[in-house]
Amino acid sequence: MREIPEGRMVARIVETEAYLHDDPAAHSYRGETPRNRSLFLEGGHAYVYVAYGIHRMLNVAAGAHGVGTGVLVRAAEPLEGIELMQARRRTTVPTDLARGPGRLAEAMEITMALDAMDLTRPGPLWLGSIDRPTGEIGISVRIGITKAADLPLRFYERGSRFVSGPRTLNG
DNA sequence: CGGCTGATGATCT
DNA sequence: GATCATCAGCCGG
Repeated sequence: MREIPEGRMVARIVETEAYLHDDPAAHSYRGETPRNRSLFLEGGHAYVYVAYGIHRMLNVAAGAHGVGTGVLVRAAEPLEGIELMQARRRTTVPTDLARGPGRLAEAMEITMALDAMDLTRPGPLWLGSIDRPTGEIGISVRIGITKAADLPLRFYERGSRFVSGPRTLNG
């Protein structure tokens, strides 16, 4: 759920990746720094960072305070406030709105101001639940990394057209 | 659909 | 100076 002055956006998460505390691919692997600080917060807090100088990535810290582990939110199915997402993404193609972490962040206006925010309570950005059945969950290796690239830590809803990645990974 | 490449900036070496 | 949890645009099949 995302609240901005212009209105409310709701999207259903359909793809995530886990980054573990002892995971060479995780930003927390070499210890806490100013950038990855919020990844070490209590589970449920946001970790937002800039990738490739352009895209913001939304993560949710997932461990106890002091443990650097979290979940990257990679894709979501737009449900409400779709016209707000279309305006931010400058396209009306449904699968181009939040399919991929950079697109998702742009569509829902995820800014660095949201870093370290508690997502378990209603606010500008938070995690709610939706009265809708969850599909079958597929598992694959993570996308776009070179370290620990063989671990099965990506999770997605099978059959959803809002999931990113090559089709061969989404069977 | 798959493959390639430039953009662009924070972070680390 | 290199790396990088990405994407848009362009090309060929």
